[in-house]
Amino acid sequence: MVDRRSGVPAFRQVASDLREKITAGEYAPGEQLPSERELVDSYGVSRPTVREAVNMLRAEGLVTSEHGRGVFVRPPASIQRMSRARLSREARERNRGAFLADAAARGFTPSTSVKIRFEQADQRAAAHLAIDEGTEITVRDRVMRADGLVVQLAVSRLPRELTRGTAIEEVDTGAGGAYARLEESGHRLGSFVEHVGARMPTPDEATQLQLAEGVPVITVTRVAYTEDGTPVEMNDMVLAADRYELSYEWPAD
Amino acid sequence: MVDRRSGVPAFRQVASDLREKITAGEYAPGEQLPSERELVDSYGVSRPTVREAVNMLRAEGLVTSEHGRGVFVRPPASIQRMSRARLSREARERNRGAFLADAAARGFTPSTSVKIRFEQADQRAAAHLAIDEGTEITVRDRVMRADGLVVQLAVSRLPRELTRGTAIEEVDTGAGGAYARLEESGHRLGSFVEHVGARMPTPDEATQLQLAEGVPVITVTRVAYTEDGTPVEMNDMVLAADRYELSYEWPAD
DNA sequence: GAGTGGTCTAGACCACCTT
DNA sequence: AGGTGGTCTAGACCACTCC
Repeated sequence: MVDRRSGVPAFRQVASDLREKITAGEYAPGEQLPSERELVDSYGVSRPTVREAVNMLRAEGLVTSEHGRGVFVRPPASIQRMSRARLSREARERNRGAFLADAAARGFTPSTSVKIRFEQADQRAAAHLAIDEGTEITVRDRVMRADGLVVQLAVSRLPRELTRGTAIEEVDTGAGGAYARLEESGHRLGSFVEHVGARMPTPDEATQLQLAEGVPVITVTRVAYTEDGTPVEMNDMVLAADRYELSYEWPAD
Repeated sequence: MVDRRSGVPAFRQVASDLREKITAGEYAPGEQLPSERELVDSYGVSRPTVREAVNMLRAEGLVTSEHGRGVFVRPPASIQRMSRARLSREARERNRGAFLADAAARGFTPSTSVKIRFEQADQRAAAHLAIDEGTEITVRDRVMRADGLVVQLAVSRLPRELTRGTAIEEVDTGAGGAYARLEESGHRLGSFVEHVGARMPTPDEATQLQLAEGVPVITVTRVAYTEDGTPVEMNDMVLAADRYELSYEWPAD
């Protein structure tokens, strides 16, 4: 029952109460909550009020609702770690690319689909690649799957000048991936920079990544530089935050 | 006006339409949307339906609503970049700690409040610090502000054994921060590892960080190791995802 | 005081899942 | 068939902001 005189909105009281019961383990992961109609009775509020409370918990990522079945406490997803070691030259020598290397190491059946197109660099691409706006660039738009499930979206951009005549403009970039092709054509890589952020997904991303409500995405923009400091590739990645964790390691000095 | 025969729920049609107008710039950042009652008329739906549409956009972080004023397109927040260089030994020599160094470099007036307590290591802390569960640890619970606004929460844990008799058990750890004190007592740091993830904030975090709805938090767990590979500190940080971006750089080999 | 968003009700009907 | 969540209505009153 909610306290009508407290000044706290009824749906917040219901949400808080359910949240406490979930975090206390009273409703265990995977377990079903009482039905909305039952909650209506037990808290003495209308159904829209109960639904607003449940909506809050869904937006927080605490529960998921399944049409015709019920509302369930969301069990924590198993988290994949991605470490920077996946980009070592050594790893490239044995594999097709970073993602396939990663998946193979974990027993997934990986698959990717790639669309290649050519564009003029927009302001952001121009800034990261240190080229003029409007310069022709090669864009590789990839969807990566593990056991059929989409796990990562990635858009890679390179100055067209560097990719002409290489397998980077093909669907299959060959052993070692695009980075190996760049090095073969004389652009030996010197360093990587990754910019990591997070935000809520667009509806489109939510569909593609099959995200539950209340699950943000991690965005990673990686820029690859040659040994002389010239940027040669930028790669925008989008990952489901409930399935990925990124790890970085560096010496203290 | 919504299409009743399309099978697409009315509130989704309204949300999609508004979303398009926002991303197309028809409603510019900071600009006010039509009032809910106006939207009721223009789309021919009831007010709860309009509100559900607006709720969607709010959960996506596209708009904020202000009681008594209106609904506004959320302007992008200015993003602070945090790079791993902030942890260099050289930077420590000139400053009190990583956060103060960061803020000072940017013209903020930084302030922190610290609560120190002693606990027994839980399973997670024990795993990261390579100690037995139940071992006594020192916990430094910090709230960091820039110009009075909370921007970061951080909980640092170290084996008590390493902090006894040092300024790490004081509110003010002194010049160079806790890492400098560790090095002074003979625990020269060898490397750092950061694990980066994202999730929706707890209501508590949302309040403390003054997060708008639809803004996730970035979580960073940093573990500091000595030169012989012994973990000496773990630091759990929580940052507002609309205000921070993390940068990591490493050589190609 | 007029306009705004915030909360809440008491229903109704639909779509989906299970038995 | 019966239970579940999903959608929607037509109101009502409140709290806040601005003029």
